[in-house]
Amino acid sequence: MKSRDRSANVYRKPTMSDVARLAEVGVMTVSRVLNGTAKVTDATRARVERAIEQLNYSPNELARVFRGQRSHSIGLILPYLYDTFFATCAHAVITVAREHGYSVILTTSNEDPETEVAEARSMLQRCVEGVVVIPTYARSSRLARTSFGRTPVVAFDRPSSDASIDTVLVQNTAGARRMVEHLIEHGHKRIAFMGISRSLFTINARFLGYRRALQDAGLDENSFFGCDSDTSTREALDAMMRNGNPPTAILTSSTLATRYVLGSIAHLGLHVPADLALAGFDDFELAEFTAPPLTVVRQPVQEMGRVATNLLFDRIARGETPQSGSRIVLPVEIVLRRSCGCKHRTPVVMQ
Amino acid sequence: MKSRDRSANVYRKPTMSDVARLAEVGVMTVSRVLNGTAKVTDATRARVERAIEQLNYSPNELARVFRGQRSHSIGLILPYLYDTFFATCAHAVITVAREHGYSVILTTSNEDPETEVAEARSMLQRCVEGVVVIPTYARSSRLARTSFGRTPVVAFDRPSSDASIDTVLVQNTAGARRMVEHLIEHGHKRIAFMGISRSLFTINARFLGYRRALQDAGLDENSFFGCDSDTSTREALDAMMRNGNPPTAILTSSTLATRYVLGSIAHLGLHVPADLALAGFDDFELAEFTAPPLTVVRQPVQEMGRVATNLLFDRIARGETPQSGSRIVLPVEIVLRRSCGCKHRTPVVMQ
DNA sequence: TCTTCTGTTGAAAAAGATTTCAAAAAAATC
DNA sequence: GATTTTTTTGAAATCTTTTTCAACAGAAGA
Repeated sequence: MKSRDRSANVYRKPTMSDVARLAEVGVMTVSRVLNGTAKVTDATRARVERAIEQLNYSPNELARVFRGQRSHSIGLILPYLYDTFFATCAHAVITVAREHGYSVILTTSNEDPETEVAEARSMLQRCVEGVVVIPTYARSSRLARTSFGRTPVVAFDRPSSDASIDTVLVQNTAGARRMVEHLIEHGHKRIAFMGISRSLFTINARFLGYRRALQDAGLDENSFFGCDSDTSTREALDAMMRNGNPPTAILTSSTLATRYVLGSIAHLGLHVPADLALAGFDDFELAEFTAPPLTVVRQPVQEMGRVATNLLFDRIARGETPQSGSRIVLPVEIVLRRSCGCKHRTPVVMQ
Repeated sequence: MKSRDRSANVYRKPTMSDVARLAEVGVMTVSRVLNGTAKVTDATRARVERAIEQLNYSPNELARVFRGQRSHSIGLILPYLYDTFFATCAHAVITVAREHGYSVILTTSNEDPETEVAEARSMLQRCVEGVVVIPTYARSSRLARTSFGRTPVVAFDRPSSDASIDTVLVQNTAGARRMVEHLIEHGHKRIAFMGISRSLFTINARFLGYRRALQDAGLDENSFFGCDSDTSTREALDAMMRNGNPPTAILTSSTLATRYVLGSIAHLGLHVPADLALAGFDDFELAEFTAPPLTVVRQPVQEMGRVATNLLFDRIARGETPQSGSRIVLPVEIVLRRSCGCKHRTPVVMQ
């Protein structure tokens, strides 16, 4: 019998019917008091509220959602979290979600397409109402609009391989191009590009902007220098500088590459910008305090997360899943400090 | 009628009974095929699997959990996420959770005790099996063991005001003390401490260590200098240095304080360590590339997150909620670079 | 052939909330 | 006071899955 099980000595969270029994009303009345969906006499309401208080009852959200309500949760899939860039994205997403009264289930794909798909699947099974995702390297990501059924998905920072997914990006190519043009204005003719790997969408896009700027200026087209660790960076830079015709400036592809290059430059004892000018893609808090302060292309990181999440909530609210994904591209800024050769005492922001 | 509703033109995720109907078996058989809980004939299994395939069915995890299974999810509450420290913690928690096959629901408290309690409540309503939390400033946090019922909770980085909650911390006081002792060994007699706010547990603990070291050395006891913004830091530092007897070294309380102080030092045109030696609490990736490289107390950030999460899973597995919380304190390291006056070319790690 | 046994299968109940619909109570009308 | 109308309340069905238990079929043994 129900009542027998209930009286057993195992701890069990109080349910709505426990409240109803104590308040000597039907469960429906309790539900009404909780949700305010219909009129309840003040006397009855008071009894119910007292019972809720007494039992320290709180509704089981799972049951509620399960009954067909909205789950008020969205999923967020990022490659990693220890990277400031991704963490800032996550912060933006969580903040917007909270503004809408939503929780966020957050997981990392570790850049593994298998994990990414598995996590997406797991989220759908948990009835998230939408998913925001930074896809793994675009080429390998297997996320497809179709596998999400009616659940909206928004990709950002990198596009998904499935073009029908809504996407929010920044001007990677244009930003890199603009930065290289600035280096050229400083008189540099041999400019190198150092990046983690061209297989990353953003890095490849920046590389293309870099190459475009060189071509437009009629300069030697340089190629991509990989730097995916302290060691490999040091070796690459060393080889580069021992070359008969070494570069006089470097554009790094991302914060991580910048860090590797800064380390290698310190190790080789080079002076910036006298020996080698430097510009990075992606600003970071301490860029002002490196030696010398670093010139960078600044991405609107928070903005990108916010825009992507708002787009998701827009889709959720409208309940529509458009046939072709929209693509939003956000502008970037150039922050001129001193590593490029500028003499500014304080940073100058362009555009 | 059921079947009428089902055939309506509204999209609905396929359910187990849809599969059962298509495969012409009972729902129970479908369940058995999915979970492998009992023998099913090869022929039947094949039919069911084909139906699952055809409908692209995947089980509703919520219903499953709701039926009384474990939710395989834990909650994580952090003050913020855009801080590298917290992001790294989150990464560690998510990684350990995944190792256990668990999802993480992540929210931020924004250092607001109200939000913290609300988010914790929301997580419990979503049936998380445990919660890992970095409480808001210990004094204001209203998290109590009792409000979690049987659900295990582990606090880390800062203790909860409720001592019965399991807690994982680092040696804040001992680390700061050790660092100040090192500065004293360099011959400094007037050492200042700059921090965001003493109301933060960690910062206060570090301040106490700092004070203790000064007392032990029989030096003037200095007091706390607040620096909670670029402006206030600049003013505080300016006043400090104009004083007749300015400090010759500063210990900063955290990465954020370090950043403010670095900015102010640059602004005032001071030379480190000649004019002013510097040491920080909490290491960060670019500490090696500031001018000069920064000496810091390094906390085992990932380790702390891992230990806390493992402790949580331990509690979950044992199903016990001990009367008194255990307290684990992890050791810190001193990383000597050059801002303290050391001449090392490469960092030296102590302890 | 009839019983017994094993191995598969399905029907019904359960989990905790909400929705629908009808009943009961109260208020309003004549 | 009887009837209608409105307000307040509760019982039963429902959401999707798993658990329990019973039924059924086929095989083995008598």
